[in-house]
Amino acid sequence: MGVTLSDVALKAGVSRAAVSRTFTAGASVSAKMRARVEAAAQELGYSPNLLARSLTTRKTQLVGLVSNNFHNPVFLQIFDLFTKGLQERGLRPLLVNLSDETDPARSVQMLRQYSVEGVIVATSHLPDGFARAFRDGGVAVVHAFGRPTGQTDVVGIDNVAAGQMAAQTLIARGYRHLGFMGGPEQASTTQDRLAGFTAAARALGGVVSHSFAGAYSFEAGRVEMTRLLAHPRAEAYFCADDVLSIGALSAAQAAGLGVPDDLGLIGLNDMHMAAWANINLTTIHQPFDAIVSGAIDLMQDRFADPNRAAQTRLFPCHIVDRGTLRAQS
Amino acid sequence: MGVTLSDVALKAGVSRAAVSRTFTAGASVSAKMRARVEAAAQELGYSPNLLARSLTTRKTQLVGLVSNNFHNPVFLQIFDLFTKGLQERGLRPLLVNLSDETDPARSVQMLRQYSVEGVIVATSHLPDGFARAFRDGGVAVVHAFGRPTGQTDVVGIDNVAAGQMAAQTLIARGYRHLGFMGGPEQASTTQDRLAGFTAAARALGGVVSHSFAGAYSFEAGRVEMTRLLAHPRAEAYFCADDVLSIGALSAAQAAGLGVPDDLGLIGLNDMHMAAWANINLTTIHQPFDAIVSGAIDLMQDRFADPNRAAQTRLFPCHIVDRGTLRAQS
DNA sequence: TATCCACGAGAAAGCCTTTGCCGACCTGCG
DNA sequence: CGCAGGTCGGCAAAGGCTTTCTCGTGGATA
Repeated sequence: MGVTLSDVALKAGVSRAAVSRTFTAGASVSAKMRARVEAAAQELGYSPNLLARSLTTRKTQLVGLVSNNFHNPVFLQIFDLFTKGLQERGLRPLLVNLSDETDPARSVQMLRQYSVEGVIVATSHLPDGFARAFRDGGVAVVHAFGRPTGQTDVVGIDNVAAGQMAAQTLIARGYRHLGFMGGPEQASTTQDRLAGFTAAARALGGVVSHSFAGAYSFEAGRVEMTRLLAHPRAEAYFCADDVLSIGALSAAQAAGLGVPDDLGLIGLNDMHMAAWANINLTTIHQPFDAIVSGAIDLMQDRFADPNRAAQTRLFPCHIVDRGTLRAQS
Repeated sequence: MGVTLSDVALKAGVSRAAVSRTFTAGASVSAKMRARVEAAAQELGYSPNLLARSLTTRKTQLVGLVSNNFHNPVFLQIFDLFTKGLQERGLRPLLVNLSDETDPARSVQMLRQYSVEGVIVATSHLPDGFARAFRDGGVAVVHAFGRPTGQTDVVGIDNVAAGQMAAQTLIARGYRHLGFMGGPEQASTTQDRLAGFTAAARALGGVVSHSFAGAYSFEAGRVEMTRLLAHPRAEAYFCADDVLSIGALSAAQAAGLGVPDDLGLIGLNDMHMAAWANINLTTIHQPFDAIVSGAIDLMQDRFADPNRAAQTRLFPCHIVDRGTLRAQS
């Protein structure tokens, strides 16, 4: 802090332009000059001010990473992947927690004030007008884990297909009475997974019921499953999220039910925790690394061509067989 | 993007200074002028460029949030608290994932290039020279969850005391043969908790053994406890972290041991998950909200007075009694 | 009505960097 | 030895904003 380009120029006895050029990749500087400047810079402990640089280059390398899922452990994995992926490409994530924000427009405003080049929204639900506000501001937005709209770049999975996959799996394992436990009813992920699940189950001769937990959380899953168990229940449930499944699993165990013998459970995500020995959840794997790097790719594509049409990139899921569903019959 | 102060000034037919003043809190502008400028700004969709502003004000409101704990679920809680706390105070976190970074000096360099005003390091282990590099650059550094050194602002708990508390609790519950399961041996948290635990246990007539898991993770805890159970074992273990405890718990269950009857377990952190019904871990509560807001406070204090002496702020912990320790005897 | 004061507006310099343009120097060749 | 061509460094402007200084205006007071 404090040591500027001019200081280095002065010390090295050269012009400011010369110093600038030695610090910009691909500029033409003689080896002698470069050595001289670098020596001076070294001695002074200089490093260029990226914020000032951005003024003329119009490149900040800043990216907004926006989410409101700070309670579902899977998002720690997701943040890990995003931060690593962005760092590898020289981008810097400005983390925005939307949880308590009543007015998302304020976050949009703030991100624009910091001249972010792109924004990655990692939520199933994107607040209205969010994407448009950024597009109008010339900021690349990618919606990770969202529902395709054709208006915005979206990267994720086909949630309808995932629901179908769950239903097919349950039927194939010999379950007939199937239940779907969603997260919040408004969440597009819940809606789409339910739609796919119900359609496929019916098509295969299954009987389907469904209900919703209040949140994508352990407690919501536990409470909802406890409620369900008080009534005539399904033979197997598809919970729309792993953490929900773990709550449901806990409720089943508390009720003295054997899983998978008395009750089958299948989740979705395949978060690390699903593999924990005391959980051992059969679940649908969502390819997080592909989604994350796909999202970053799409964002960078848009840096290159701000006017290209919106793209949707969906990756295939697969079943990870563990201990909460009985074996193929 | 693209609409600048000058554009607004032109549109409103006033000087650029007038526009600037309208957007600077506490500047003197007549009501009439303000209205006129705001109308023009509104119409053009102008909002000030904070990066350009920072050039003259030397205030970026940018803060580095640095961590390498993207695998312990408790850190999602911590990130949640930090992002909210920073946002509330108008600060913006630049998230840095140190996990894969071979050379932390690069991160220091990068954060300085972005002119962050402060850095919060949320790790038990702060890479050498990290703090000094920032201090030399005039950047406020606070080490959250660290070990007090007197050189750097540190906020956290007294890990030695926490170890003592664990020992006292186990002895009070009638356990005599005690075990300590740490995380990585080099981690200061592990070292301090072990020291306090061992000293207090011996002082109270307990017999203590200890070992270390390779990481603060479920799997490391499970593996280590599995290993321990193959030998004559202690009656109760203090695991230096909740996620480690959960791994240990899983190993105990897998071995057919009843907890807390055959084996007592106490963790540390009191992360949300510890309260999950199927885990129900007795643990030492670490007051995260106090620590997080204390860290931000300390950082802001240092903004105000860069030369004040380093402070250490430690918060008290308490036991949260759940199901993995037998009741007071 | 004249004087003074305070407040607000404008002009210009400054923050740190990049970049287009031009001129100087050097190299190599005829 | 002279010239053409190329390389490289310096100058100055630009980029978006703030801030100080100065000056003018309006209102209040005597």
